[in-house]
Amino acid sequence: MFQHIPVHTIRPLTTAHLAQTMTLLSLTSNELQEQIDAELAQNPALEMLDEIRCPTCHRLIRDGGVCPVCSRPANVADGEPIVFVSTREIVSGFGPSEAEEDRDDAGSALVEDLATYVFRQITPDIAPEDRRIAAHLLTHLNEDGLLDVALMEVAMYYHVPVSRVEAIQRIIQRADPVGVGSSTTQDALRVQLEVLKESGSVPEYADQVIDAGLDLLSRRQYNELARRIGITAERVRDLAKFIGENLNPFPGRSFWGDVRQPAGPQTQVYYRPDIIVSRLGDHDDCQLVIEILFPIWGTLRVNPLYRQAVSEASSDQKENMKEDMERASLFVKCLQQRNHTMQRLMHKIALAQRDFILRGEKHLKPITRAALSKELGVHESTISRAVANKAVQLPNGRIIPLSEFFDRSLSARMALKEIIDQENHPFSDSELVALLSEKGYDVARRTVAKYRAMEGILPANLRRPC
DNA sequence: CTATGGCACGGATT
DNA sequence: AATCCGTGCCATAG
Repeated sequence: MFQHIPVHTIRPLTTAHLAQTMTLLSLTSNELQEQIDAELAQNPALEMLDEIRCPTCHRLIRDGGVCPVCSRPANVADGEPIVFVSTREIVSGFGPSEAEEDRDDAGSALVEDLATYVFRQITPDIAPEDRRIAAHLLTHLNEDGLLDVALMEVAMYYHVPVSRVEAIQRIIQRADPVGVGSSTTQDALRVQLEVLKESGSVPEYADQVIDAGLDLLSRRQYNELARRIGITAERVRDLAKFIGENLNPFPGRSFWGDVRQPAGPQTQVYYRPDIIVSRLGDHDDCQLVIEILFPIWGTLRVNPLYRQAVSEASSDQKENMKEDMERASLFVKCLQQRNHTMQRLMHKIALAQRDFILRGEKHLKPITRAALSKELGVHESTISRAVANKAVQLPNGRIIPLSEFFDRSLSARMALKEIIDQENHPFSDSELVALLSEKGYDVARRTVAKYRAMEGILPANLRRPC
């Protein structure tokens, strides 16, 4: 029932404490920021100091960002990763007010989540009173970059005519990943086509192909498609190639120009990372540095003035104020607890998946959350919550979901990909089974088919003759 | 007849 | 308790 928690971090071990730590643990840094803002707004006992202290060692940090001590500790054994909580902000919030450009000091690409990225582009084109609606739409993008709510619903929510929401959607759709915020993949493609038309020529009938049936297109039933539109199958084949090369049904995924239609899950670039992994030095045996991003610029604490005020307050007010103080200090402790757990978790992950982090997907070791929870002495659900919905930035700049560290089949899939990339003659699925088992991966024929689908690799008969 | 994709079941994982 | 994943069986396309 109760979980094992290191004693030094917390003293009063209440169920409220546990519950809140759990919730905080499952939040991404984005959400955490909101949560903290909300708590600050409603609890007068909580205050935020401008000075920044390292959340790990409590030393003062001069110009913000990374703690010089924790990020470069003197005596860490070789191979041990350095894990610490960082307060450096990656992206400023979502407000219509600012348009500031942060350059990352390391010079690596600025990363922000898709919604923010788009919002920044469209702000000038949208009337201030409509920005709320735009922001609302953008927060309901799914991971493919498509809209998850019905326009009608949004219109009703803000008491505005649907046409106005539609107009906003049109502006969003034309922003950088062209087609974002479309309601369907078909819509997304249509918009992309329109935009292409403005800057160059597109083949005739392309719109018809999209209108007539995407499902036919993705199943490659060109003959049927040709019959419906009334052109030759040959034309359809050309059009399909054009569409595959120039359009992207999932604007949120950044793999442009890849012919394979069902894009693999590996490339979602527009994510704001919750954790950043980098390497210290270039040697093979260099240390890994892991920053757990903490979205607060400042130090959170219980306001000492408030504490003093409590003792001087009249007895009927005292009750409420005391409660506020309890809440505030609980909140701070829970945040510490959360960060502490994240640190321990990332430490273990970094140890186990070092090869994966440095050398790529082939070296992912199949570890389970259950095993890790045992090692850390916490409940399985704790790990699950901590891992869910979080993104990690790897030393090579790629951003992946934290759950990818627990992907059981990734290395097998990479092996499969490798075989197929090097093949001279298309292997059938059953042949692939044999080849994979030589490499130590024992999977069923049916499973190979599934892996292929996941990676967006076509079946053998359609592979080579392209 | 062979190769593949769909559906559904069972066991593992969360 | 809910979900995910590998797998077997069967229908279908070539």
